[in-house]
Amino acid sequence: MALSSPGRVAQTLREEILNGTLAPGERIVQEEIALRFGASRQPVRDALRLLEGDGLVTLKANSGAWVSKLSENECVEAYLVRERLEPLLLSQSIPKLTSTQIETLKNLVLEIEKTTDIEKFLRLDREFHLLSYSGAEAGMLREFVERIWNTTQHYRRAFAKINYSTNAEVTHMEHKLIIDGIIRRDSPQAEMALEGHIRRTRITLAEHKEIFRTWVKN
Amino acid sequence: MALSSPGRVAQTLREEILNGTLAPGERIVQEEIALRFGASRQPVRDALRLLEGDGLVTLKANSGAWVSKLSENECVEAYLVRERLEPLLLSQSIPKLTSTQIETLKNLVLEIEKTTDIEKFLRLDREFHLLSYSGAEAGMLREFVERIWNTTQHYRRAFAKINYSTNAEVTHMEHKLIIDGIIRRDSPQAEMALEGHIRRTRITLAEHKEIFRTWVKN
DNA sequence: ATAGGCCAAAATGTATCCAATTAGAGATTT
DNA sequence: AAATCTCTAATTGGATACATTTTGGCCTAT
Repeated sequence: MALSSPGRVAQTLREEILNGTLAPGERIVQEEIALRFGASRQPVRDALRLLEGDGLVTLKANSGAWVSKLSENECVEAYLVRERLEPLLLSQSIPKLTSTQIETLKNLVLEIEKTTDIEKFLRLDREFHLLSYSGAEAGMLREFVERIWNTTQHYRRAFAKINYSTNAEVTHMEHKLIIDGIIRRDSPQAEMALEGHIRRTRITLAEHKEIFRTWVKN
Repeated sequence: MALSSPGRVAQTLREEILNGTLAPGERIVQEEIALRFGASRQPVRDALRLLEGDGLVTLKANSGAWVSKLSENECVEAYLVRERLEPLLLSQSIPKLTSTQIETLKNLVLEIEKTTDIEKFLRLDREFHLLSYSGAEAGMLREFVERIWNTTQHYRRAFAKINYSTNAEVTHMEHKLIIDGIIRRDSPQAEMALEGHIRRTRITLAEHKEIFRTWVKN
């Protein structure tokens, strides 16, 4: 089934926010978007509401729409929530992962290790984690987790740029622990490895407050 | 600041969904709502999108809006997520609760114990838990938790009607353990008591699958 | 120089109209 | 009798026009 018009607009904007074309804090003007897509402002408004639901856009009544921005505290909170939710989601996924999917996951870990390009790392890392959850039923839990990945994408990029060279090795090791648990369908191990992975990232992140200095007003 | 027009519509519908006037699976026709509020369909559409973001309403393109419905699995998932998130939220709240708020919480526990009316119980129970989180900063975590409370409200009501007479005593005891932890600002105890409270409810709920038999078509 | 208020331009919000899609009833066929 | 098809009424989606609100520049007064 083809996406509805607001759906298409939302999808494109979502990608632009995730890949950094649209930066956090940046204003989104309805008419500009409408013009770009050759549509009226109505479907654009609907699209913005969809993105608001994803947490990617913040709407203010009678005022406008902005790309969502996280403060340092909000970002730490996101990681605390990830620590609790993602192990749960992974444990629900593991029993239902196909051997093909596990094979792909193994390859992703290897590819992640090889790459030195940060954009590629971000893409592969995201794919690895989200694929590891794909055995779980679509539902609230997966929605929450995906939403967190989306809203923190920009900060993971900023963080990786600063941190990638020094902490890549630890990340690779953690990924190996996770994939090892998955291969043996040992949920408790995978959960623990994943929790540690997220936890360490949260703590390291807290040592780089400069990421949250912003120059976009408001 | 006064709520915007879609905000008012959404607020009223939200209340009607939460208090059971609008049942899960029930269809919502834009024009009917527009007539009721003396507005055009446009703000109603926006309101429905807002409620979709809350998880209270499910939209289907070119088709319409329905009050969201949970399957048994989705409801259990909601409780699993609550088990992970609410203790975290409570631990963030406890250090910043004022003594006035704690006093109110104590009274709520007593009132909950006294009441025999199920609607009143639901209202007070909700107030108790959400107030216990009010020390935590508004953010993603609180949003998630409130969203779960909203989407499961209807099932808590159905569950309470079946279960209240037999399990009320245990619930009261659990509330006392939680409030005791809060009073002494002993976060770990409060967290554990809360986790147990939610966990027991989830397990008891799973023994009453009849709640999820529905007669509202699709 | 700075703070505050005022006004104009720009952006968002709402209403109405028309187009496109869907759902449901009734008829037809197997 | 059950399933499928068709057609129509009802409902949602989108575009345009207009009303409302906000914002930011500019002027004035302290």
